[in-house]
Amino acid sequence: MITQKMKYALKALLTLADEAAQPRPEALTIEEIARRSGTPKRFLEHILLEVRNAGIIASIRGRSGGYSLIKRPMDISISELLRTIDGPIAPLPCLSRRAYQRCEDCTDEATCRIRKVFAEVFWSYLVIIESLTLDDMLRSGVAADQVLGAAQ
Amino acid sequence: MITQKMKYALKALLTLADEAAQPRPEALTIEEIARRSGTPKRFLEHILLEVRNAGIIASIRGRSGGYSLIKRPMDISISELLRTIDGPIAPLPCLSRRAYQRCEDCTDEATCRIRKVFAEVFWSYLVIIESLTLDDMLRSGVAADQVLGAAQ
DNA sequence: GAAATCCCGACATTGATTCTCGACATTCAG
DNA sequence: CTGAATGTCGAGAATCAATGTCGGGATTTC
Repeated sequence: MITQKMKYALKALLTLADEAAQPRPEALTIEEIARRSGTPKRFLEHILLEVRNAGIIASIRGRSGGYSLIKRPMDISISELLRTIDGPIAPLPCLSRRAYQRCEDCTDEATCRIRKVFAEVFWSYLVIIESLTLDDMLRSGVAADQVLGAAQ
Repeated sequence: MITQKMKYALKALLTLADEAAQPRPEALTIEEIARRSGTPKRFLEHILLEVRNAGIIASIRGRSGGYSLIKRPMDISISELLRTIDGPIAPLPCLSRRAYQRCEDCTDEATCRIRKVFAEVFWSYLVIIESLTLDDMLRSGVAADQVLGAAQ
């Protein structure tokens, strides 16, 4: 299961991407993003901070500040966001490339049958999810004029 | 990440399957399974209970009791075990077929862009993991006489 | 200078994970 | 029949992760 935090991050990014697609896009305040995406404002602060540190959005401080995308949706990777918000994707710590950790009780990775079988599943899964971008989410929605009031 | 509990369950099943492959297989006590698989004994009790309730192993009570497989390894599904031990596999509650739950904040599932994109990933992932059985794990190990002391 | 905004660490609450423990039920050897 | 060896099972302890809230500081603009 992905966490609530990840859902909020995605909703916030969708909100920012929708705004960026407008004729006259503006930076959105946390207040506004929280309202449009249905996210608790004070929680959203922390989430947007992480997303910003990941280089996906930029923030402007001070009066008339706000947030805006600094990457094209097609360059925003869902799997990278997952790693940023929820941590490693791998089913076992010993299968993560960026957050590798030896399993404490493992005597020999090379012959571990659990590792071997999950490795195969994981590689196949990675291929699928690593190809996904925010743009795929934007395109997967119906056109705005067909939504007729749905929030997402 | 799969839980430690799931790893213990897999190790226990591998232990039982290895035993079942012997010329004169016997039911193994918790004590023995815990020793061979490196699992805390009192924790293993609860795990084996769940695995038994899932119909994968049988227990014999009383003196000279123990546990043994009651399915062929090729009929023991890894994904079913995952559901039994760790709960739903789906990335969102609204995508789980056996443990479906509506997302609290969702106004319309049909147009939810988060749901839609994760649904595609999930279906592909399911196809892979649902085909896996305990037998795949047994076969993925090197032959016993090549292991030379490795526990897994 | 005041107001609006983002920044950030501290902490509260709840639930999941990972066990341990004690007591009971069942079986079998003698 | 008794006792020892086993599985059964609910209660709960210890730790950690998830999901927020809060207070106050830093920055910018009017």
